[in-house]
Amino acid sequence: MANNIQAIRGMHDILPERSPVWQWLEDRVRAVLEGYGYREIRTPLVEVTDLFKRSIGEVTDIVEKEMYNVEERGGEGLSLRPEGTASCVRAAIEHGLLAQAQRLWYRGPMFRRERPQRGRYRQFHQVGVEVLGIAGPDIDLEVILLTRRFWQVLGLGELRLEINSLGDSHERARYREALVMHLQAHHDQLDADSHRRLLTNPLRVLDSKNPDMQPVVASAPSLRDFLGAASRTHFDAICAGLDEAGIAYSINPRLVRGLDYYNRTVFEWITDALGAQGTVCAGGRYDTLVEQLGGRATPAVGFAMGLERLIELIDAREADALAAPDAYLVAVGERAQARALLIAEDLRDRMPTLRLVCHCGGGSFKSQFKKADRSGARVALVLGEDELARGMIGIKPLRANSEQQVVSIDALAPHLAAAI
RNA sequence: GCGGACGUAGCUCAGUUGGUAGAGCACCUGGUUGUGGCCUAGGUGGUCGUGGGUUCGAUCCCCAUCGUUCGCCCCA
Repeated sequence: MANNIQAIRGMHDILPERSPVWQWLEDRVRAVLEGYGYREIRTPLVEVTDLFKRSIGEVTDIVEKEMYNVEERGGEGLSLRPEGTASCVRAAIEHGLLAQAQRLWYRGPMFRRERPQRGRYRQFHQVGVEVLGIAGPDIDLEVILLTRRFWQVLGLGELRLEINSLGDSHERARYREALVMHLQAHHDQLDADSHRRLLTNPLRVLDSKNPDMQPVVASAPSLRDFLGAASRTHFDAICAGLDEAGIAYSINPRLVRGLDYYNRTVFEWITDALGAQGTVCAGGRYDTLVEQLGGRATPAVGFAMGLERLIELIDAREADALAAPDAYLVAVGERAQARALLIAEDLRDRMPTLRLVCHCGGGSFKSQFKKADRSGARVALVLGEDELARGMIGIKPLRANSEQQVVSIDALAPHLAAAI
Protein backbone atom coordinates (compact mmCIF):
# COMPACT_ATOMS: atom_id res chain seq x y z
CA MET A 1 0.00 0.00 0.00
CA ALA A 2 2.95 2.26 0.65
CA ASN A 3 3.45 3.94 -2.68
CA ASN A 4 0.16 2.99 -4.21
CA ILE A 5 -2.02 5.73 -5.49
CA GLN A 6 -5.39 5.71 -3.83
CA ALA A 7 -8.69 7.41 -4.46
CA ILE A 8 -8.68 10.84 -2.91
CA ARG A 9 -10.36 11.60 0.35
CA GLY A 10 -14.10 11.60 0.26
CA MET A 11 -14.28 10.27 -3.30
CA HIS A 12 -15.18 6.67 -3.76
CA ASP A 13 -15.20 3.90 -6.32
CA ILE A 14 -18.46 2.14 -6.95
CA LEU A 15 -17.38 -1.46 -7.33
CA PRO A 16 -19.15 -4.05 -9.49
CA GLU A 17 -20.64 -5.63 -6.43
CA ARG A 18 -22.39 -2.38 -5.64
CA SER A 19 -23.26 -1.12 -9.10
CA PRO A 20 -26.48 -3.13 -9.46
CA VAL A 21 -28.11 -1.10 -6.68
CA TRP A 22 -27.01 2.13 -8.29
CA GLN A 23 -28.37 1.09 -11.65
CA TRP A 24 -31.59 -0.10 -10.09
CA LEU A 25 -32.02 3.19 -8.26
CA GLU A 26 -31.20 5.28 -11.30
CA ASP A 27 -33.51 3.29 -13.56
CA ARG A 28 -36.45 3.55 -11.23
CA VAL A 29 -35.95 7.22 -10.55
CA ARG A 30 -35.72 7.91 -14.23
CA ALA A 31 -38.87 5.93 -14.94
CA VAL A 32 -40.79 8.02 -12.43
CA LEU A 33 -39.49 11.27 -13.88
CA GLU A 34 -40.45 10.22 -17.38
CA GLY A 35 -43.86 9.30 -16.06
CA TYR A 36 -44.35 12.93 -15.04
CA GLY A 37 -43.09 14.31 -18.33
CA TYR A 38 -39.79 15.63 -17.03
CA ARG A 39 -36.92 15.75 -19.49
CA GLU A 40 -33.28 15.21 -18.73
CA ILE A 41 -30.75 17.98 -19.09
CA ARG A 42 -27.00 17.35 -18.99
CA THR A 43 -24.67 20.19 -18.20
CA PRO A 44 -20.89 20.37 -17.75
CA LEU A 45 -19.25 19.45 -14.47
CA VAL A 46 -17.25 22.65 -14.58
CA GLU A 47 -18.66 26.16 -14.68
CA VAL A 48 -17.40 29.68 -14.26
CA THR A 49 -16.99 30.25 -10.53
CA ASP A 50 -19.07 33.38 -10.71
CA LEU A 51 -22.16 31.35 -11.59
CA PHE A 52 -22.09 29.73 -8.17
CA LYS A 53 -21.24 32.92 -6.36
CA ARG A 54 -24.23 34.63 -7.86
CA SER A 55 -26.68 31.78 -7.31
CA ILE A 56 -25.73 29.97 -4.14
CA GLY A 57 -24.57 33.13 -2.42
CA GLU A 58 -21.16 34.63 -1.75
CA VAL A 59 -21.27 34.19 1.99
CA THR A 60 -22.32 30.55 2.07
CA ASP A 61 -19.94 27.85 3.24
CA ILE A 62 -20.25 26.13 -0.10
CA VAL A 63 -18.90 29.09 -2.01
CA GLU A 64 -16.53 30.39 0.62
CA LYS A 65 -14.66 27.25 1.45
CA GLU A 66 -16.01 24.12 -0.14
CA MET A 67 -15.65 24.57 -3.86
CA TYR A 68 -12.98 22.87 -5.92
CA ASN A 69 -11.57 25.66 -8.00
CA VAL A 70 -9.67 24.87 -11.14
CA GLU A 71 -7.19 27.14 -12.79
CA GLU A 72 -7.30 27.83 -16.45
CA ARG A 73 -4.39 29.66 -18.00
CA GLY A 74 -5.20 33.31 -18.31
CA GLY A 75 -8.88 32.64 -18.00
CA GLU A 76 -11.51 33.36 -15.42
CA GLY A 77 -11.94 31.17 -12.37
CA LEU A 78 -13.65 27.86 -12.91
CA SER A 79 -15.15 25.51 -10.34
CA LEU A 80 -16.35 21.93 -10.15
CA ARG A 81 -20.08 22.21 -9.64
CA PRO A 82 -21.15 21.89 -6.01
CA GLU A 83 -24.82 21.50 -6.99
CA GLY A 84 -26.99 21.35 -10.06
CA THR A 85 -29.52 24.15 -9.99
CA ALA A 86 -27.22 26.94 -11.08
CA SER A 87 -26.10 25.06 -14.17
CA CYS A 88 -29.66 24.20 -15.17
CA VAL A 89 -30.78 27.79 -14.91
CA ARG A 90 -27.71 29.00 -16.75
CA ALA A 91 -28.35 26.56 -19.57
CA ALA A 92 -32.03 27.43 -19.74
CA ILE A 93 -31.25 31.12 -20.09
CA GLU A 94 -28.42 30.54 -22.53
CA HIS A 95 -30.49 28.41 -24.90
CA GLY A 96 -33.79 30.23 -24.72
CA LEU A 97 -35.57 27.43 -22.91
CA LEU A 98 -37.53 29.95 -20.89
CA ALA A 99 -39.83 30.76 -23.79
CA GLN A 100 -42.03 28.05 -22.38
CA ALA A 101 -42.38 26.21 -19.11
CA GLN A 102 -39.74 23.55 -18.55
CA ARG A 103 -39.80 20.43 -16.44
CA LEU A 104 -36.17 19.41 -16.23
CA TRP A 105 -34.20 16.81 -14.35
CA TYR A 106 -30.54 16.02 -14.09
CA ARG A 107 -28.26 13.63 -12.37
CA GLY A 108 -24.56 13.32 -11.79
CA PRO A 109 -21.64 13.94 -9.51
CA MET A 110 -21.30 17.11 -7.45
CA PHE A 111 -18.20 18.25 -5.59
CA ARG A 112 -17.86 19.85 -2.20
CA ARG A 113 -14.68 19.95 -0.16
CA GLU A 114 -16.22 19.14 3.19
CA ARG A 115 -14.96 16.89 5.90
CA PRO A 116 -16.17 13.45 4.84
CA GLN A 117 -18.58 11.55 6.99
CA ARG A 118 -21.15 8.89 6.36
CA GLY A 119 -23.64 10.35 3.91
CA ARG A 120 -21.36 13.29 3.18
CA TYR A 121 -18.70 12.93 0.54
CA ARG A 122 -16.50 15.20 -1.51
CA GLN A 123 -17.76 13.71 -4.69
CA PHE A 124 -21.37 12.72 -4.31
CA HIS A 125 -24.27 12.14 -6.64
CA GLN A 126 -27.54 13.90 -6.94
CA VAL A 127 -30.68 13.60 -8.95
CA GLY A 128 -32.46 16.91 -9.15
CA VAL A 129 -35.52 18.46 -10.69
CA GLU A 130 -36.06 22.03 -11.80
CA VAL A 131 -39.38 23.35 -13.01
CA LEU A 132 -39.07 26.74 -14.68
CA GLY A 133 -41.89 29.07 -15.58
CA ILE A 134 -44.78 27.88 -13.42
CA ALA A 135 -45.86 30.09 -10.55
CA GLY A 136 -48.82 28.39 -8.92
CA PRO A 137 -48.77 26.21 -5.84
CA ASP A 138 -49.99 23.27 -7.91
CA ILE A 139 -46.50 22.76 -9.31
CA ASP A 140 -44.95 22.86 -5.83
CA LEU A 141 -47.40 20.14 -4.98
CA GLU A 142 -46.63 18.11 -8.10
CA VAL A 143 -42.96 18.15 -7.26
CA ILE A 144 -43.63 16.86 -3.77
CA LEU A 145 -46.00 14.19 -5.10
CA LEU A 146 -43.23 13.17 -7.44
CA THR A 147 -40.78 12.72 -4.61
CA ARG A 148 -43.28 10.69 -2.65
CA ARG A 149 -43.60 8.38 -5.63
CA PHE A 150 -39.85 7.88 -5.60
CA TRP A 151 -40.01 6.50 -2.09
CA GLN A 152 -42.92 4.25 -3.03
CA VAL A 153 -41.13 2.89 -6.05
CA LEU A 154 -37.87 2.44 -4.17
CA GLY A 155 -39.53 0.70 -1.28
CA LEU A 156 -38.52 3.31 1.26
CA GLY A 157 -40.63 3.83 4.31
CA GLU A 158 -39.94 5.96 7.32
CA LEU A 159 -39.20 9.21 5.52
CA ARG A 160 -40.83 12.25 7.00
CA LEU A 161 -41.71 15.40 5.18
CA GLU A 162 -41.11 18.82 6.67
CA ILE A 163 -42.21 21.98 4.95
CA ASN A 164 -42.11 25.68 5.56
CA SER A 165 -42.53 28.96 3.76
CA LEU A 166 -39.78 31.53 3.69
CA GLY A 167 -42.01 34.19 2.18
CA ASP A 168 -40.89 36.44 -0.63
CA SER A 169 -37.60 38.28 -0.49
CA HIS A 170 -39.12 41.39 1.15
CA GLU A 171 -40.92 39.43 3.82
CA ARG A 172 -37.84 37.42 4.43
CA ALA A 173 -35.69 40.52 4.69
CA ARG A 174 -38.08 42.09 7.22
CA TYR A 175 -38.11 38.92 9.23
CA ARG A 176 -34.38 38.70 9.09
CA GLU A 177 -34.11 42.18 10.56
CA ALA A 178 -36.49 41.34 13.36
CA LEU A 179 -34.65 38.12 14.08
CA VAL A 180 -31.26 39.81 14.14
CA MET A 181 -32.62 42.38 16.58
CA HIS A 182 -33.92 39.64 18.81
CA LEU A 183 -30.67 37.74 18.69
CA GLN A 184 -28.62 40.81 19.39
CA ALA A 185 -30.81 41.52 22.39
CA HIS A 186 -29.81 38.11 23.70
CA HIS A 187 -26.26 38.38 22.53
CA ASP A 188 -24.74 37.00 25.70
CA GLN A 189 -26.81 33.83 25.49
CA LEU A 190 -25.61 32.86 22.03
CA ASP A 191 -22.98 30.22 21.51
CA ALA A 192 -19.98 30.67 19.26
CA ASP A 193 -21.64 29.13 16.23
CA SER A 194 -24.62 31.37 16.57
CA HIS A 195 -22.46 34.47 16.87
CA ARG A 196 -20.93 33.54 13.59
CA ARG A 197 -24.26 32.79 12.00
CA LEU A 198 -25.63 36.08 13.17
CA LEU A 199 -23.30 37.69 10.67
CA THR A 200 -23.55 35.14 7.88
CA ASN A 201 -26.95 33.46 7.90
CA PRO A 202 -29.07 34.49 10.91
CA LEU A 203 -31.94 32.17 9.97
CA ARG A 204 -29.57 29.30 10.60
CA VAL A 205 -29.51 30.10 14.28
CA LEU A 206 -33.04 28.73 14.45
CA ASP A 207 -31.61 25.39 13.37
CA SER A 208 -29.14 25.20 16.25
CA LYS A 209 -28.77 21.80 17.86
CA ASN A 210 -27.34 23.25 21.03
CA PRO A 211 -29.88 22.70 23.85
CA ASP A 212 -28.63 25.85 25.58
CA MET A 213 -29.85 27.83 22.63
CA GLN A 214 -33.42 26.62 22.82
CA PRO A 215 -34.77 29.42 25.05
CA VAL A 216 -33.46 32.08 22.70
CA VAL A 217 -34.74 30.21 19.68
CA ALA A 218 -38.14 29.58 21.22
CA SER A 219 -38.67 33.21 22.07
CA ALA A 220 -37.60 34.41 18.63
CA PRO A 221 -40.15 35.98 16.32
CA SER A 222 -41.82 33.53 13.96
CA LEU A 223 -41.32 33.76 10.24
CA ARG A 224 -44.94 32.86 9.76
CA ASP A 225 -46.06 36.17 11.23
CA PHE A 226 -44.14 38.03 8.57
CA LEU A 227 -45.70 36.34 5.59
CA GLY A 228 -47.91 38.47 3.37
CA ALA A 229 -51.31 37.38 2.08
CA ALA A 230 -49.98 36.03 -1.19
CA SER A 231 -47.31 33.92 0.47
CA ARG A 232 -49.80 32.57 2.97
CA THR A 233 -52.30 31.66 0.30
CA HIS A 234 -49.62 29.91 -1.69
CA PHE A 235 -48.43 27.95 1.31
CA ASP A 236 -51.92 27.06 2.48
CA ALA A 237 -52.78 25.74 -0.97
CA ILE A 238 -49.82 23.39 -0.82
CA CYS A 239 -50.76 22.17 2.64
CA ALA A 240 -54.32 21.58 1.53
CA GLY A 241 -53.05 19.66 -1.48
CA LEU A 242 -50.84 17.50 0.70
CA ASP A 243 -53.80 16.75 2.94
CA GLU A 244 -55.93 15.72 -0.01
CA ALA A 245 -53.16 13.57 -1.41
CA GLY A 246 -52.81 11.84 1.93
CA ILE A 247 -49.22 12.86 2.49
CA ALA A 248 -48.26 13.26 6.12
CA TYR A 249 -46.08 16.27 6.80
CA SER A 250 -45.12 18.60 9.54
CA ILE A 251 -44.73 22.33 9.26
CA ASN A 252 -41.36 23.24 10.65
CA PRO A 253 -41.10 27.00 11.09
CA ARG A 254 -37.38 26.63 11.68
CA LEU A 255 -36.75 24.88 8.39
CA VAL A 256 -34.51 27.29 6.54
CA ARG A 257 -32.03 27.00 3.75
CA GLY A 258 -28.30 27.20 3.34
CA LEU A 259 -28.57 28.36 -0.22
CA ASP A 260 -29.57 31.95 -0.72
CA TYR A 261 -31.85 31.57 -3.67
CA TYR A 262 -34.83 29.94 -2.02
CA ASN A 263 -38.08 31.76 -1.31
CA ARG A 264 -41.57 30.70 -0.29
CA THR A 265 -41.86 26.93 -0.26
CA VAL A 266 -39.07 24.87 1.23
CA PHE A 267 -39.32 21.19 2.01
CA GLU A 268 -37.16 18.31 3.16
CA TRP A 269 -37.55 14.56 3.33
CA ILE A 270 -35.70 13.26 6.34
CA THR A 271 -34.76 9.85 7.68
CA ASP A 272 -33.60 8.95 11.16
CA ALA A 273 -31.56 6.05 9.83
CA LEU A 274 -28.52 8.01 8.71
CA GLY A 275 -27.41 9.90 11.77
CA ALA A 276 -26.40 13.49 11.29
CA GLN A 277 -26.84 13.50 7.52
CA GLY A 278 -30.49 12.55 7.52
CA THR A 279 -31.83 14.83 4.80
CA VAL A 280 -32.32 12.67 1.77
CA CYS A 281 -34.09 15.14 -0.45
CA ALA A 282 -34.52 18.88 -0.16
CA GLY A 283 -35.95 21.57 -2.31
CA GLY A 284 -38.19 24.53 -2.70
CA ARG A 285 -39.08 27.54 -4.72
CA TYR A 286 -36.57 30.02 -6.11
CA ASP A 287 -38.51 32.61 -8.00
CA THR A 288 -35.78 35.21 -8.21
CA LEU A 289 -32.83 33.11 -9.28
CA VAL A 290 -33.40 33.22 -13.01
CA GLU A 291 -33.52 37.00 -12.99
CA GLN A 292 -30.54 37.12 -10.70
CA LEU A 293 -28.57 35.18 -13.29
CA GLY A 294 -29.60 37.50 -16.09
CA GLY A 295 -32.70 35.82 -17.48
CA ARG A 296 -36.13 37.32 -17.56
CA ALA A 297 -38.06 36.91 -14.33
CA THR A 298 -39.25 33.30 -14.17
CA PRO A 299 -40.79 31.44 -11.27
CA ALA A 300 -39.13 28.16 -10.40
CA VAL A 301 -39.31 25.17 -8.07
CA GLY A 302 -36.95 22.29 -7.66
CA PHE A 303 -35.28 19.82 -5.40
CA ALA A 304 -32.22 17.63 -5.22
CA MET A 305 -31.68 14.28 -3.60
CA GLY A 306 -28.50 12.63 -2.48
CA LEU A 307 -28.05 9.24 -4.07
CA GLU A 308 -25.46 7.96 -1.60
CA ARG A 309 -27.95 8.61 1.18
CA LEU A 310 -30.76 6.87 -0.66
CA ILE A 311 -28.57 3.89 -1.48
CA GLU A 312 -28.03 3.33 2.22
CA LEU A 313 -31.76 2.98 2.72
CA ILE A 314 -32.35 0.58 -0.15
CA ASP A 315 -32.55 -3.16 0.20
CA ALA A 316 -30.10 -4.40 -2.43
CA ARG A 317 -31.49 -7.88 -2.87
CA GLU A 318 -33.91 -7.12 -5.65
CA ALA A 319 -31.30 -5.16 -7.55
CA ASP A 320 -28.75 -7.94 -7.26
CA ALA A 321 -31.24 -10.49 -8.54
CA LEU A 322 -32.07 -8.34 -11.56
CA ALA A 323 -28.41 -7.95 -12.38
CA ALA A 324 -27.70 -11.68 -12.53
CA PRO A 325 -27.08 -13.26 -15.94
CA ASP A 326 -29.57 -15.70 -17.42
CA ALA A 327 -27.06 -18.42 -18.15
CA TYR A 328 -23.46 -19.39 -17.52
CA LEU A 329 -21.61 -21.48 -20.05
CA VAL A 330 -19.30 -24.04 -18.48
CA ALA A 331 -16.71 -25.51 -20.82
CA VAL A 332 -14.04 -28.01 -19.84
CA GLY A 333 -11.29 -29.08 -22.21
CA GLU A 334 -9.37 -27.17 -24.80
CA ARG A 335 -11.65 -27.85 -27.74
CA ALA A 336 -14.79 -27.32 -25.72
CA GLN A 337 -13.51 -23.95 -24.49
CA ALA A 338 -12.70 -22.78 -27.97
CA ARG A 339 -16.08 -23.90 -29.21
CA ALA A 340 -17.89 -22.35 -26.25
CA LEU A 341 -17.11 -18.81 -27.35
CA LEU A 342 -18.63 -19.49 -30.76
CA ILE A 343 -21.69 -21.14 -29.31
CA ALA A 344 -22.15 -18.14 -27.02
CA GLU A 345 -21.91 -15.74 -29.96
CA ASP A 346 -24.47 -17.72 -31.86
CA LEU A 347 -26.84 -17.64 -28.90
CA ARG A 348 -26.46 -13.89 -28.58
CA ASP A 349 -27.30 -13.54 -32.27
CA ARG A 350 -30.45 -15.58 -31.85
CA MET A 351 -31.49 -14.19 -28.46
CA PRO A 352 -30.67 -10.48 -28.38
CA THR A 353 -31.79 -9.95 -24.81
CA LEU A 354 -29.97 -12.98 -23.44
CA ARG A 355 -27.48 -12.31 -20.69
CA LEU A 356 -24.89 -15.00 -20.98
CA VAL A 357 -21.54 -15.40 -19.31
CA CYS A 358 -19.15 -17.66 -21.14
CA HIS A 359 -16.53 -19.07 -18.80
CA CYS A 360 -13.03 -18.22 -19.87
CA GLY A 361 -9.69 -19.17 -18.42
CA GLY A 362 -10.17 -22.87 -17.95
CA GLY A 363 -10.63 -24.73 -14.71
CA SER A 364 -12.32 -27.92 -13.59
CA PHE A 365 -16.04 -28.60 -13.70
CA LYS A 366 -16.06 -28.04 -9.99
CA SER A 367 -14.52 -24.59 -10.07
CA GLN A 368 -16.52 -23.50 -13.09
CA PHE A 369 -19.79 -24.59 -11.53
CA LYS A 370 -18.87 -22.70 -8.44
CA LYS A 371 -18.51 -19.53 -10.48
CA ALA A 372 -21.76 -20.27 -12.27
CA ASP A 373 -23.50 -20.44 -8.92
CA ARG A 374 -21.91 -17.25 -7.72
CA SER A 375 -22.98 -15.41 -10.83
CA GLY A 376 -26.60 -15.88 -9.87
CA ALA A 377 -27.43 -17.40 -13.27
CA ARG A 378 -30.54 -19.54 -13.50
CA VAL A 379 -29.04 -22.23 -15.68
CA ALA A 380 -25.65 -23.58 -16.57
CA LEU A 381 -24.84 -24.69 -20.08
CA VAL A 382 -22.44 -27.60 -19.85
CA LEU A 383 -19.97 -28.43 -22.57
CA GLY A 384 -17.47 -31.21 -21.95
CA GLU A 385 -15.34 -33.00 -24.52
CA ASP A 386 -17.74 -35.95 -24.68
CA GLU A 387 -20.78 -33.75 -25.25
CA LEU A 388 -18.87 -31.82 -27.86
CA ALA A 389 -17.89 -35.01 -29.68
CA ARG A 390 -21.58 -35.88 -30.01
CA GLY A 391 -22.60 -32.36 -31.02
CA MET A 392 -24.57 -32.03 -27.81
CA ILE A 393 -24.63 -29.63 -24.87
CA GLY A 394 -26.14 -29.84 -21.39
CA ILE A 395 -28.68 -27.45 -19.90
CA LYS A 396 -28.68 -27.72 -16.16
CA PRO A 397 -30.81 -25.60 -13.83
CA LEU A 398 -28.77 -24.13 -11.01
CA ARG A 399 -30.19 -23.98 -7.50
CA ALA A 400 -33.14 -26.21 -8.30
CA ASN A 401 -32.64 -29.93 -7.96
CA SER A 402 -33.60 -30.91 -11.41
CA GLU A 403 -32.09 -33.09 -14.06
CA GLN A 404 -29.66 -31.97 -16.71
CA GLN A 405 -31.16 -31.92 -20.16
CA VAL A 406 -28.87 -32.74 -23.07
CA VAL A 407 -29.74 -31.22 -26.40
CA SER A 408 -28.19 -30.81 -29.80
CA ILE A 409 -25.98 -27.75 -30.07
CA ASP A 410 -27.82 -26.75 -33.23
CA ALA A 411 -31.15 -26.68 -31.39
CA LEU A 412 -29.85 -25.01 -28.24
CA ALA A 413 -31.50 -21.61 -28.48
CA PRO A 414 -35.17 -22.68 -28.18
CA HIS A 415 -34.36 -25.10 -25.37
CA LEU A 416 -32.42 -22.44 -23.50
CA ALA A 417 -35.25 -19.96 -23.98
CA ALA A 418 -37.62 -22.44 -22.40
CA ALA A 419 -35.28 -23.08 -19.50
CA ILE A 420 -34.78 -19.47 -18.35
C1' G B 1 -12.90 23.76 9.72
C1' C B 2 -13.43 21.78 15.42
C1' G B 3 -13.57 17.55 19.04
C1' G B 4 -13.63 11.95 19.92
C1' A B 5 -12.81 6.78 18.14
C1' C B 6 -10.54 3.49 14.87
C1' G B 7 -6.87 1.52 10.82
C1' U B 8 -3.99 -6.47 11.61
C1' A B 9 -4.80 -11.31 5.09
C1' G B 10 -9.81 -9.71 -0.68
C1' C B 11 -13.95 -9.36 3.51
C1' U B 12 -15.42 -9.63 9.05
C1' C B 13 -12.38 -9.71 13.15
C1' A B 14 -9.02 -12.04 17.27
C1' G B 15 -4.02 -11.39 19.31
C1' U B 16 0.91 -9.95 21.44
C1' U B 17 1.61 -6.52 29.74
C1' G B 18 7.18 -4.86 23.26
C1' G B 19 10.67 -10.55 20.90
C1' U B 20 8.46 -9.76 13.16
C1' A B 21 1.00 -12.91 13.82
C1' G B 22 -4.07 -16.18 13.87
C1' A B 23 -9.68 -17.59 12.93
C1' G B 24 -14.05 -17.57 9.90
C1' C B 25 -15.60 -16.38 4.96
C1' A B 26 -13.48 -15.89 0.00
C1' C B 27 -9.73 -17.92 -3.43
C1' C B 28 -6.69 -22.46 -5.36
C1' U B 29 -5.82 -28.07 -5.24
C1' G B 30 -7.66 -32.99 -3.80
C1' G B 31 -11.47 -36.56 -1.55
C1' U B 32 -16.81 -37.62 -1.30
C1' U B 33 -20.88 -36.52 -4.76
C1' G B 34 -25.39 -38.50 -10.52
C1' U B 35 -19.78 -32.93 -13.65
C1' G B 36 -21.67 -27.24 -9.05
C1' G B 37 -24.47 -26.28 -4.31
C1' C B 38 -23.58 -30.06 1.66
C1' C B 39 -19.38 -32.50 4.03
C1' U B 40 -14.02 -33.23 4.19
C1' A B 41 -8.20 -32.91 3.67
C1' G B 42 -4.70 -29.45 2.32
C1' G B 43 -2.78 -24.85 0.10
C1' U B 44 -1.92 -19.57 -1.64
C1' G B 45 -2.25 -15.02 0.66
C1' G B 46 -0.20 -9.98 5.59
C1' U B 47 7.09 -6.09 5.81
C1' C B 48 0.00 -5.74 11.43
C1' G B 49 -2.23 2.10 6.80
C1' U B 50 2.43 5.15 5.85
C1' G B 51 6.85 7.91 7.69
C1' G B 52 9.81 8.97 11.78
C1' G B 53 11.20 8.43 17.15
C1' U B 54 12.15 5.53 21.86
C1' U B 55 14.32 0.47 22.50
C1' C B 56 19.14 -4.68 22.01
C1' G B 57 14.36 -5.45 19.49
C1' A B 58 7.79 -2.46 17.80
C1' U B 59 2.49 -4.72 14.83
C1' C B 60 1.81 -3.52 20.13
C1' C B 61 4.81 2.85 23.39
C1' C B 62 5.47 8.28 21.40
C1' C B 63 5.03 11.94 17.27
C1' A B 64 3.50 13.04 12.49
C1' U B 65 0.81 11.80 8.20
C1' C B 66 -2.97 9.47 5.22
C1' G B 67 -7.71 7.17 5.45
C1' U B 68 -12.38 5.68 7.74
C1' U B 69 -15.98 6.68 11.41
C1' C B 70 -19.16 9.48 15.41
C1' G B 71 -20.72 14.33 16.98
C1' C B 72 -20.37 19.64 15.75
C1' C B 73 -20.35 22.79 11.57
C1' C B 74 -22.51 22.37 6.74
C1' C B 75 -25.75 20.08 3.53
C1' A B 76 -28.21 16.17 -0.55
